[in-house]
Amino acid sequence: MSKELAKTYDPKDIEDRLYEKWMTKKYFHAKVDKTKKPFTIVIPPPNITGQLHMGHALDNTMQDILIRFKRMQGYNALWQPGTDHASIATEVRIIEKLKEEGIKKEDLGREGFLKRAWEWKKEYGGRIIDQLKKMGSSCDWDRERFTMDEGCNRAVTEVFCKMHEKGWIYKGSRIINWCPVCNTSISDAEVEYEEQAGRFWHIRYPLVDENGQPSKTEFLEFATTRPETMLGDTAVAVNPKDERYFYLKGRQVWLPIVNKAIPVVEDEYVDMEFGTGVVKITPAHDPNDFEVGKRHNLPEINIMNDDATINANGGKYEGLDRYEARKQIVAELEKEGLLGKIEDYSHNVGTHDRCGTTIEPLIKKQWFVRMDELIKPAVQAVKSGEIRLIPERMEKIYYNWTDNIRDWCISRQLWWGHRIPAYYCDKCGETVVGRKVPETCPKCGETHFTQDPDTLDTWFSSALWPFSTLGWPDKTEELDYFYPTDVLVTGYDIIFFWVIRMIFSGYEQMGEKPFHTVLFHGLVRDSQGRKMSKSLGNGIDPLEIIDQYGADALRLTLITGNAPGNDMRFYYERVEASRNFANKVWNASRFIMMNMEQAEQKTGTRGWEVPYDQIKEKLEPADKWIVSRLNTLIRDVTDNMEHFELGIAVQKVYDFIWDEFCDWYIEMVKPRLYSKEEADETGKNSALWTLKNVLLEALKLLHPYMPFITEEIFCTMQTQEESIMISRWPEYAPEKAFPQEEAAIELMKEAVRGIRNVRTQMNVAPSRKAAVFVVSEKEEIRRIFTEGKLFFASLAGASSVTMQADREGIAQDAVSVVIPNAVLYIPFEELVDISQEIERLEKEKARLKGELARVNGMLSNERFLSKAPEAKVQEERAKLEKYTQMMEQVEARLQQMGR
RNA sequence: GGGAUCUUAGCUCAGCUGGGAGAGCAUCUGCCUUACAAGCAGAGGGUCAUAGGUUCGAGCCCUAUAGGUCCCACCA
Repeated sequence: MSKELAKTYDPKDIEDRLYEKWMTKKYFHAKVDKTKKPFTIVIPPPNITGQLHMGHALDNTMQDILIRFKRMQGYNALWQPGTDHASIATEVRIIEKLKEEGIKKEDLGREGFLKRAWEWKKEYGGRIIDQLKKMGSSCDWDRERFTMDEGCNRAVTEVFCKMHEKGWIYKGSRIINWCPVCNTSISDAEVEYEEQAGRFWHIRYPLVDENGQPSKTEFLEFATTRPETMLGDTAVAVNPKDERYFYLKGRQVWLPIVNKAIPVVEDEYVDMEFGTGVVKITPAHDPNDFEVGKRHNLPEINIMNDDATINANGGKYEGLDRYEARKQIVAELEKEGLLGKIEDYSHNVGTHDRCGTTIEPLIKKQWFVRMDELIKPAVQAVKSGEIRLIPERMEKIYYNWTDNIRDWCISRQLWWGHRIPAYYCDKCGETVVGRKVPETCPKCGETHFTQDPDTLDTWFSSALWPFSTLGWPDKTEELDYFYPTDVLVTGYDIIFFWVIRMIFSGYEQMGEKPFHTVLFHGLVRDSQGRKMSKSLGNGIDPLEIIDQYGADALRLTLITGNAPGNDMRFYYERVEASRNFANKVWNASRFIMMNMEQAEQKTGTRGWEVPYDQIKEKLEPADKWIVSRLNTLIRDVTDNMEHFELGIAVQKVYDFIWDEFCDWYIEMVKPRLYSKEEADETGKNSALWTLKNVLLEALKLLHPYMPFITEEIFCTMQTQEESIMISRWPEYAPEKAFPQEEAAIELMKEAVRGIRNVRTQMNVAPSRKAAVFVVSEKEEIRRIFTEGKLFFASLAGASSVTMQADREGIAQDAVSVVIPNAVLYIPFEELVDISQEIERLEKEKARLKGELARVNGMLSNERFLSKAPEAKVQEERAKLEKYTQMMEQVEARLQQMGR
């Protein structure tokens, strides 16, 4: 490692090298160690089809920050990584690829297809992992898992069998959401409703007359958005309270095209206010109609094939696509004179969240998980606070789902995934669910079975992730030690898919919560606030950003200026600002190291390399000030991080390093470092000690956010410790608090700012130095300025600094700056515009008057004095004193100038 | 229809349990001051959406209104 640091920070030089080092040293690896407290995060497993996007980048940055923070705090920190097989997403991708080769998945057969899928996994499954490493993620890669590895498979089978034995998993014929393109059932959570422009067709069914024939005169009109489903109508319904239709009681209507009579039923479900108050009932193709059908024992006639073409029940329309059938049926109805008006109608249509295809509700035999009992502990956990959601408002979204939960359809007509452990007797068809292929049929003794062809919803295995990755169903020591995990970090968009399911699975299988805190983040949007998407082409590739600005800059950008759970916009300007900060840190470090080197060359020793208690007495007020400020920072930042306020925490570190450390402290110390006098050795050493140690401590606070640059500097600047990532997190130390020095330096900063301000206003060239007189009756104030004279002169552009008790001997037209308990005078040689000076002081007077009015207002308010906390009252009293004193000084000065 | 959330400087957003309005970028002025021009010093800019209320005190709490975003449900 070279001591010579480049003038600008180049992340490319160091990131890969450091990551390599961390891996080699096994810093990420967490072993079971009962002497240490564990801190565990399981990664939301990225899809094996995935490419790192900004969402991953944000999610993993947050996790890495927490893990690195806790690791430094001395916890045994485990970040459990892995990937998800992502059943449907992956299968779709593979089918697409096969299509390019002109192959259909059926051509390959199940075995052949799965072979391809595993090849795919091998090829692409590692890509996302490499990309996560680029981010600096400190996952325990030795423990990497996959939702379809041997252990996870066993966990899935075990859970399925256990819950089946309990009666909580069942196979049933129910109306489900069917995707005709993906050719599979999907769960309610996977349906996305989309507002679509459609039509509202008014249709008339003839009533059936006393001869059982369609009436020529009596009709019943209703409207529908899906006319083709009439082929499967088994009733029409009216509201039992609807007086208009009392006469229909017991009658039938004639279903055209199909040509048969169907009953009129009465059901509360029908809204009298809407349309004509008549609804056609198609139990096999609409969830609500399905319920109505069940209540009235209506037949369910399925009119559709799995690819959404009309089946044999559709008579002459058999084989037509649903939309083509719609067109022709409407035409036929019109010909028959049964079609009324057609309205434009905008309504919500259920689509498949993966492919956008309009969902077709169908009755199918599928596997379901009964939710009523399972969900109870999951609700209770959040209600009782055993699991905390951050931000809190996510709880409402959570309850909204749990309160309206329906059974979970878990079977998918896909090949890539966990095959359902249900076996059907080849002879009698008996269903046997078990961990292995059954040997004999319990019913008929047959020995040949066929396994259910379906696979499980991909979320079934992810629901088990917090414990399956730790070895469950085996009783491993990892499981015993690391479970329950601590924090889950994820986007609010998968609360229903994943978070809730992990929670109820944890309680059901482990008897305990999977984690105590869920930290949500929002979406990363583009600079115009749009969702980043492939179709819009507005996605920003995190890897490109890393390449251009470095991983640290990307991480800092993603974590700042954003509250938990809120969406954020991504701007290049913001990454630049982060990169600039990295550069700032880099250069400050470079400055310190250069000075250490020079000092060592000159004296042949490193006099600043001593423990705190040996240098404490020699520290100057400025040193104590920054040490004290750092001490406060440590307390605040730690506190913010404990409360998951990651953005606020790093903002404070940023401000400290840039404003206080670089812009003030380093500048204060320069005169001491540049001093040629041999006698100033002590001052130099205390400065170097402070520079080095304050920086190193600040770097530690920064490390979780910007791991690479902090490690590089840390290792270059000192040799006692081999890595910042395993160094101790700083702690607040009472012996490093210096309230008096803090106050003194703050006063001097105020003086410096005042002088700079005046100089700018008067257009004094920065190169031009001027004498400064500090006039204060208070000995204490004069002492402060005397002690800080060297740096004060430098910062205020003073050629000399003179302290005195009164303004004896100071030119009448000297420019003045009023600070608490002191007035600074700068006599310029040329004539000063006295009216301008008076104007400036009048302005200051007006400001002080305002402040005094406010403070006096508060302090003369009886109710404020009696009700406000004592500390607040004291604070205001102190302000009153300060402003009164300053006011006196301003007025005195004005008087001197003849006002 | 139910709910959540937002409305703060020209732009994007912070503002933690109520106690004198902040940051980054942009703008203006002056500086190549031997760590950094990806920088330094200074400046301008906000009736914190509107109207009420609670409080000694409201950007923050309550109510209503307007506009935006999102989630859930879904009347065929």
